Amino acid sequence: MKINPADLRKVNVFRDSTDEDLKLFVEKGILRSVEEGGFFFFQGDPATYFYVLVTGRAKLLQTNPAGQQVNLRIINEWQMFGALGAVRENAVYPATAQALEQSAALAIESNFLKEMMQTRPQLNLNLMQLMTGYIMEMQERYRELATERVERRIALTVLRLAAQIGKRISSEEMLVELPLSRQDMAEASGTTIFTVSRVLADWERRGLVEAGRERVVIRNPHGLVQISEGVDE
Amino acid sequence: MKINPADLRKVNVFRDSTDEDLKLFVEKGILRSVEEGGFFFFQGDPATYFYVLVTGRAKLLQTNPAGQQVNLRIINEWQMFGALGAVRENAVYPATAQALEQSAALAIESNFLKEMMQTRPQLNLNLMQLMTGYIMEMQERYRELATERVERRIALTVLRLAAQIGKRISSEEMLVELPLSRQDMAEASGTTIFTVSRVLADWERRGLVEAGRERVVIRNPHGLVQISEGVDE
DNA sequence: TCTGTTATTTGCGCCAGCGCAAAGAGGGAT
DNA sequence: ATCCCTCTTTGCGCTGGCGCAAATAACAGA
Repeated sequence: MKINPADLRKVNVFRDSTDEDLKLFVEKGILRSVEEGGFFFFQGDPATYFYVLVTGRAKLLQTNPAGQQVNLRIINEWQMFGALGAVRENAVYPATAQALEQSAALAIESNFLKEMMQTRPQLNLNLMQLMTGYIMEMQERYRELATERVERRIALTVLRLAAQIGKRISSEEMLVELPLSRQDMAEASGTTIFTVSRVLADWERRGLVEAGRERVVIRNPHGLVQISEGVDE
Repeated sequence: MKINPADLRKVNVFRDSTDEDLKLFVEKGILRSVEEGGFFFFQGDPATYFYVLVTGRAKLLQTNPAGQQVNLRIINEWQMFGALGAVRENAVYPATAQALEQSAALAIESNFLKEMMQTRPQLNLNLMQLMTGYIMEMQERYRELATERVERRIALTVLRLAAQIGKRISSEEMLVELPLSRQDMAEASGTTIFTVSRVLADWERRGLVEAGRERVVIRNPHGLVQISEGVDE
């Protein structure tokens, strides 16, 4: 498979890059294919490469000493991940990147990005915007986890995921599909698979969502927003 | 009060700046004094200025719609805070900055930093290192909150705070003092003041800490590390 | 030294959410 | 069609930690 340099411009960080620069990135890169469940890198590995997901979907997760997982982020096509190594010396990945489905990503040496940034302020700024976005999201999620009850947290998580990776099915209606297992959602909202299952079952009874195997369809986004804001108490 | 430009070099982001640049930052800045409990800025305010804490201590906190707070970070002297506005257009502060004691901070226009960064790659890199540090810390704390039980979380929080703001008392011994209230610690570890109080009382009985009013002295850091790693179960 | 204020402790009851276990359901492969 | 595997659901019991309330302690100011 060949990557068209112009496609790289879909990557937010590269949105202002010249065609020549994009070409350089593609030439420097190695395309890595990973089957469903496979890994791009593990938490603790030296962060020598950063990645751009070309096809498929992946997740960034962290594991605690006891082996429990939390999902930090879902990665979509043309999103950059594992870029910390371009900023810090001798960095290791702080999280593991696992493919949710058959995926391919362009792996580029972190040092190359670092060099490019030396002379391209806009590239710098774009990467920083990406990072500040992560900081704000993580702060928000941290606050939610610390202060909100599960149902509301799950609602917030589902809405956030819908915005990030939801696929709009049926062009007229507001149906958004999330191709995630209960397990994934539990790990993303800081609860257990059982609780997610119970909450979704309840929402389904109330007509807010359609819950299927490794899949949730949001029928009534506004209702979820209300739950997430605690309207009903 | 006058700020010596060379002092600004204690700010990590400015560690490689020239004397001339530091002078510019000081000249552009306005010194703001805030009494204990006062605010430098509020969550939601336009992020027009970034700050460098010159004296005192402050905390960054977020409030949820119901008014519950979480502490995101404690700010020490010569630390930068509120710098998101230098990166994003029309940014608002994602958190509130409140003085923990009588404090003073240099306020500098975000746009000025942004301009400076255009032509100073090293400044860029330093700011990015700061940001990646926050990302990693928040991811870690998020994971802890999602997967660890309270006692361990409190231990992790106390150890983290000790590393960030602890004052070493008595040069020979390993005593570290944390000038924080139970409330502050509860908000930093995602629990309640009651639970923090009970856990500290228990630790005190076991000789690990000395718990005083708005103050904790760590007598046995290694013991806390053991608790944080779950050795005793 | 006394008084008011604020921080902390502790007893007590309660319940949200965890987690096991077992049953059920969906999908893919043959 | 059938089997198998994995994901999901649901009943059930339990408990960690919350949160009120009241007592106590520490400090600040007069």
